[in-house]
Amino acid sequence: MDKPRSSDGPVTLAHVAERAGVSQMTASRALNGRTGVSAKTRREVVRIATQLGYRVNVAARKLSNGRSRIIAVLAPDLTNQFIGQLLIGAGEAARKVDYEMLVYTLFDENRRSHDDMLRLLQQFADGLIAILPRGATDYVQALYAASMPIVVLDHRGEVAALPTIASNHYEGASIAMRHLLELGHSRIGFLTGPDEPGACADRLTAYQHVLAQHGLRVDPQLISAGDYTQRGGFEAARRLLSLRKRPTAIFAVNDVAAFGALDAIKDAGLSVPHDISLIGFDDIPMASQTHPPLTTIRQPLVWMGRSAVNTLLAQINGIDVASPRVTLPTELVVRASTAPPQNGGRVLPSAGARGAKPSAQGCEL
Amino acid sequence: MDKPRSSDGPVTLAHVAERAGVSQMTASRALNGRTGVSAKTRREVVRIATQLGYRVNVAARKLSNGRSRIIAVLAPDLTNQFIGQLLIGAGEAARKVDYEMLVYTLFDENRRSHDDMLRLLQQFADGLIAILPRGATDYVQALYAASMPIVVLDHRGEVAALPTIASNHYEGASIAMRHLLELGHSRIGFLTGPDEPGACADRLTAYQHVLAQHGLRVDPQLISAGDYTQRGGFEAARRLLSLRKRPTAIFAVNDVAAFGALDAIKDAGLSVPHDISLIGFDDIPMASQTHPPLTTIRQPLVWMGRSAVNTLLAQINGIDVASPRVTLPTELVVRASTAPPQNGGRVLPSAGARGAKPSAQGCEL
DNA sequence: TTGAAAGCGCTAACAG
DNA sequence: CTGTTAGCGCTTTCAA
Repeated sequence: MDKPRSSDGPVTLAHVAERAGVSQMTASRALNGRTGVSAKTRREVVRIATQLGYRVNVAARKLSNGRSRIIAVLAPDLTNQFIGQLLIGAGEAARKVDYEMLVYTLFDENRRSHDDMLRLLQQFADGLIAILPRGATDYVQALYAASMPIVVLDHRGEVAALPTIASNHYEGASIAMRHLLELGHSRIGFLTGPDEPGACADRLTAYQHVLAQHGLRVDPQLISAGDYTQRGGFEAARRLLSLRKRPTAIFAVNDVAAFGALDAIKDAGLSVPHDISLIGFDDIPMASQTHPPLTTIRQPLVWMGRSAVNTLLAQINGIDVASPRVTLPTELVVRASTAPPQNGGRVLPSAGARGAKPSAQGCEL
Repeated sequence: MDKPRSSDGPVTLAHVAERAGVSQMTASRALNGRTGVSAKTRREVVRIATQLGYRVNVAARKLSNGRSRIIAVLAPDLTNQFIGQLLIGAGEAARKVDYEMLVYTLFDENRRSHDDMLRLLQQFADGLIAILPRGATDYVQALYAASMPIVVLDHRGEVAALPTIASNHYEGASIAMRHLLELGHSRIGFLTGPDEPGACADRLTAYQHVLAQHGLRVDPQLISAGDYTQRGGFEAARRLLSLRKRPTAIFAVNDVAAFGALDAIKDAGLSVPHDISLIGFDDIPMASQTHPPLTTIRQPLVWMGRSAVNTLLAQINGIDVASPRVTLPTELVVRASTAPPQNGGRVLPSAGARGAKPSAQGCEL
């Protein structure tokens, strides 16, 4: 009933040990689930610890042990839902095994040296999950040099030699294209992201391949350059809409660009999906909030976050990571922004959405 | 030229001291800018430390000293731009005084006790910035009970007795209303958030007051219930649009709801701002990305984050915080979603936007 | 101005 | 099964 810790600071292991009438070591062993303690002693120690509200001091343990049961996530940016979803998965997985997750944000402006930053993180975290920003080669260099367990969450391109979790952009984009083709579209526009190797390039390649595979011409006019932003998507879509023969469907490189496209299509007095079908990529939470809700390719972001933590923990615990690069599958999420084209168009054999689960739920959230 | 730390772990203070030919204490004093070291000795120690790439171990310092120069931010959610902006400001301010900022995310599901969590944070952070989630009274209780410096970033309601940074919702909403009135609107709809005391209620009150002050009737039909979400804003706006005499302007309780309203308006075949003016609240980054870009009330989110850190640092350094609650001003950001109503309407004396800076830039970003 | 000793809270390594 | 000793890297306190 009485508050355990009144005025004399946090309860330490010494307090617990004393109250339990055992040595600190025994108390430590008991509380950490180590062997070498009688069941009875262990029970008693745990009881006292609980009663006193004891909590191990992570700074002390890290200093003594090298372990804090904390993993750090290095995030380039905290203002987008994409990264938010990644963090949800990572946090969940960490908590499940009694680890804590802390997020450290990268800021561009007068940044301390990457190397310096990594050493700081190493001082209190047992391992690091790095969410890569676009094109940061020196940053990646620092990761290579760092002497702590690291897993890279790579939603853009490729990082060799470091354990990496990514999703299959080529496959995802292929699925999107097949979905549109099966609905009967043959004149499909593509809204690109920045022109650099990586996810965007993979998706564009898939767009071209699938078109070619179906004997359709790849019309350069139908590829409109954006930059992953809503405004970029808006402008790119507008260019597509002003074409003499405009597409009946648009595939946006990511959901945010698709939002811009949606704006542009509506502004042109057209309707989605009646006049134009629209499909995005990522399935961030907002994708289900637009009107009409966006059909999109889901990257398993939550799963990726979880997977990163599990791979990291394996590394921390000295288990050899079998595969240095885990590529997770994408999934078609059919909502209401895609439909057959107005004037029919040729229809492919199986008109159902391949492997589609028309649910708006998050990936095993 | 040669790498300073090759195989034998991080450089410690002992290494530096030895190389400099002084005691650890002298090295410590020199590096921490304490008095009691000759200028010459200090210079030498600093030189060696730099050369060796020494970096103080925060875990050790925290253990010894109680200080880590780390501040923790407790965030309810990392998937919204609102909180992202807050964090940008906080991170910037912390870095400026050589502190680091770490973010800890609150998850709803099977949460450890709040008390427990705060004690964890206290073990490595010197102070805490708590971004309040909606209606979490037990959480606030834990904050009261915590024995560490705390500042509350309260974007919703009121928390007495804890130093708090907030912005002025009533004032902001008043400015928004006056902007619409000055443009000539008199039939103005309001999209609410959840029905609870706090920010949303303040904004609604302002809506009603300003209307009354201008001799305009507050028509309950024009107040449409949403929930801060895009979908909620969509539905609420749709109800407004189906009114026999629909409003010429809509004031959404936040930007996200305004995005939904924009969807609804366009879907109804109407144009913003030609047929209907639309104004939001918050000025999250996406507000400038819609088409048309959203006129909105800017909460100084970055500034709020900065202010929270500074208040916290004052507390950490034992300086008495003068005011327990800092309320920061809001600002009208005129973009392209507001205009005079189509059929004129009565125009108020000064038709210019009050205190408006029609810039899309972030607040002193 | 400098240094030596002690200790922050914990655990590894070695006794008993 | 349990306890003792030593030490993680740093800073405080006290002495020179």
